[in-house]
Amino acid sequence: MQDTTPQTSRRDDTTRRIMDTAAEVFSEVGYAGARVDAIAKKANVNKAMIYYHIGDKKTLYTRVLHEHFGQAANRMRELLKQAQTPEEKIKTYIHYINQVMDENPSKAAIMMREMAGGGRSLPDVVVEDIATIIGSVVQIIDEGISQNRFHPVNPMCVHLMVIGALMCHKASRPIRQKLPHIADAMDQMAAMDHGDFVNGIETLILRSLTKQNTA
Amino acid sequence: MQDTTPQTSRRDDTTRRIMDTAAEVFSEVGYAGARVDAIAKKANVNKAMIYYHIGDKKTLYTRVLHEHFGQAANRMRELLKQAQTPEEKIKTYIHYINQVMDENPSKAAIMMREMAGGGRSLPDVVVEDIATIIGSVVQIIDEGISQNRFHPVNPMCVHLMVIGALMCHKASRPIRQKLPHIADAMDQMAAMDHGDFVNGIETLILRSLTKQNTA
Amino acid sequence: MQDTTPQTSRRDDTTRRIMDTAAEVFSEVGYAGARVDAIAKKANVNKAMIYYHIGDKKTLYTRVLHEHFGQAANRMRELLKQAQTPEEKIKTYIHYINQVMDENPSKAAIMMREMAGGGRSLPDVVVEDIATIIGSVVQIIDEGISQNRFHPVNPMCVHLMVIGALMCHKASRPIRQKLPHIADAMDQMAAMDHGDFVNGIETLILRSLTKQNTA
Amino acid sequence: MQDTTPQTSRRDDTTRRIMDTAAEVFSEVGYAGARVDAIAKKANVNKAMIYYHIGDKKTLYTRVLHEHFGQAANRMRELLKQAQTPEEKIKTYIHYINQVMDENPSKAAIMMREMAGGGRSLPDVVVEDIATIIGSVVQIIDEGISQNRFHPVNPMCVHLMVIGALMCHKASRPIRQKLPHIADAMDQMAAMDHGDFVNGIETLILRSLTKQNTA
DNA sequence: AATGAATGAGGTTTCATTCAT
DNA sequence: TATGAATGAAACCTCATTCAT
Repeated sequence: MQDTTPQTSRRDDTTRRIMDTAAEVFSEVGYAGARVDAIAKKANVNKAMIYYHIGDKKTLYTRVLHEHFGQAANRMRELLKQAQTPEEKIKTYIHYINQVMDENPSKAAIMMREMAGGGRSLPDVVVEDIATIIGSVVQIIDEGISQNRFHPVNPMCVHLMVIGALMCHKASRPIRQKLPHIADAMDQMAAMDHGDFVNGIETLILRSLTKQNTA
Repeated sequence: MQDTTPQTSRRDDTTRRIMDTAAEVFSEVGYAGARVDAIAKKANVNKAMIYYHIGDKKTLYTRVLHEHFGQAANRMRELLKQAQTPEEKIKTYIHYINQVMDENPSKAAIMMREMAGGGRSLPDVVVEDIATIIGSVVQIIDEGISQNRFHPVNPMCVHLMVIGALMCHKASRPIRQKLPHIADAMDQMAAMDHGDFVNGIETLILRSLTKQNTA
Repeated sequence: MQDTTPQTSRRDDTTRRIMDTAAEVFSEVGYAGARVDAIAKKANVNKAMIYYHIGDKKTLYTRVLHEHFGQAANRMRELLKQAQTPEEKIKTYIHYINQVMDENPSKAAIMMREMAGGGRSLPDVVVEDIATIIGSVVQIIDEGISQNRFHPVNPMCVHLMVIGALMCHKASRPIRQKLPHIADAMDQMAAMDHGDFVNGIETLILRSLTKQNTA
Repeated sequence: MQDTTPQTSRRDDTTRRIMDTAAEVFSEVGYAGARVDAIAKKANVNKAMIYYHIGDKKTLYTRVLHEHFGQAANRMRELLKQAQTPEEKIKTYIHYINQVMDENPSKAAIMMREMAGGGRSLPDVVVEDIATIIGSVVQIIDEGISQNRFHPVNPMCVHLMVIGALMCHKASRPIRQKLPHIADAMDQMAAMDHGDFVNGIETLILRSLTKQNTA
């Protein structure tokens, strides 16, 4: 009688290692820059196994993207339900985006590359995920406007400011560390790296949105 | 009597075609995705000419980056001198960034890729250019704060919001066109593409910065 | 029950074919003249296999040289132990050098090329091998001199005369066949090709070394 | 009226620089390793001029070889006439070969490469030159034998010993300098580099040839 | 006679993918 | 499932040669 307890099978384990490593590598050097050889070696997996378990490079990339962005969208919708006011929802939105990028920096990098490439290689399923997220933002802001709490604004501006700032911030850490010149003139930056950046964004966004500055 | 009109020499002409095409291609598919063959063919230039006039692929990339970011930084510093108040300077800054990206969309894409890669392959000379730009922002905001016209804020937040939003907006046009779902629900977006986005950003940024909401 | 006979693995087989063919080709046309394509085709091996199993062209060359000269040096030291008098040792030395070159004419050619290039591309490990051989000669002659059997001579002269003559003889066969003019006037040369040349060298060298011409 | 004094014309000067540089480069890296670009640059001559004045790479190589070996053969025949006894002629022969190689080390290197390649690319005219030289040696030794002053020996052995030793010695200087191990154990080598080597060869060759060791 | 740019073939190396075991 | 070897199509780069001026 076979042991069928839900301990991860070897297959699952191998697949997981491949997916995780692939995410890492793709985020570091992009799709074109990634080498299947490198992913296999870094994942401690025989290269042929990638083809056996998952498929070719393109498929691997798609699966990585889908896995990453698939949940994020839904998870956010649920979180937003627990918030009451539009202001709270905006906060939830900003912090969730931030948290996702913090937990898995690959996402920021991959997303930036995809945008840089105009989304040419984004599978449709991922486009849907993004649409879901943007839809949520539109909803929040519409709500705020109709409640007369928000200025009328273009939700896309808000979304791209948040997404853009957070993505750039995560992704540009290595660059910023190359800039001691400015770091000196800007002591805030020292404290900023560990979470204060989000709060800065939150403050700025809310101030730009809300009608009365009661915060 | 020799004709000494400043007609571009054959060398200059070829080099220019190479550089321009390279910028285009790199921005479309990134460094790793770019093919020297493709650049040569698109530039109507024999492949060997790239090596003859410029050097290997890496050098070509570096030269493209340097050419692009080198001037932008200086040009902006000059423009800022012509503005008086911190508010005006912020506007100048936002619109100049926007203009640069509009005139040459490659820049947005290349920059995003570089950030996604953590600037690993940014030549130092370009890092300097970026530092110059950030330095300008820091100066503007410091000025605004000390004149008691701006809330105390982290300049990096402002910079990354502006840069991030504009970059993402330019770069993501193809993606957005893939999203008819939302486009329907969000008619603002239609009008937005032609210049209104920048104004949206300008409004939001200024509102988040300035102390009295007299706008 | 597994078959564990020492049958050469596929890897070993491929590697061997590559090494042997490379030795041949390098000796025929030199390092610069050799084409990786040609080696691969002649070895009946996919070109990429050379890079997979061995490395780049330079590495291949180094490995070929090392393999060839590595053993020769050690083998000779052992042979010399079995000889008693200095005279016998000189004979052993000459005949071993001759035999090595006969068994594998590539060695003569490669060595000549390397010397022609001043050993610029000789890996250190091979330089060591050569040093070992020269060291042996020095030892033999020192012994002969101290036993008052040899004239005091510069061992390097002896070594280069032997090596030079044998190398040139092996390598120049094709040239000599282009010289029917002389071949006529020199009927000895006809008989010489098959082994008599070494004996000629042996006689001359011994006569020039030994004090009493009892031979 | 034009000045037709035999001052070297510009054409001759350019051609000369090309030929000399080519000889140098070919001897250093061989035919296949030589780059027309490199020769042109080193000769301070526009690359196209090589094709204009001389022809393609192969032709350049042939002309270099021919120039070098053409005279040597004839010059030696004349020198030999001035010597009386076979012993003196052998000395003349050895020292002339040595002198030629000393004055122009390229010759040694080129010759070794050619031999290594089996003379495949030796133009016939050069083969003739070599034949002439060998012919001279044959004559000397025949004379010595018939006068009962020399042992009967194979002239080719003698020739290859002399040529081989001298060529190797000239060409291998760089290698030998890489061998401090032996240099220590062999202090003779220090003094040897400046001319003593030839004398060593001369002594050894004569001792191996002459019947009574009265020298 | 001289120059710098251009050309195209071919050289070395890499890489996604597949096969045999 | 897993492995190491194999494959072939490019990719990057070089070089002998020629052309326009």
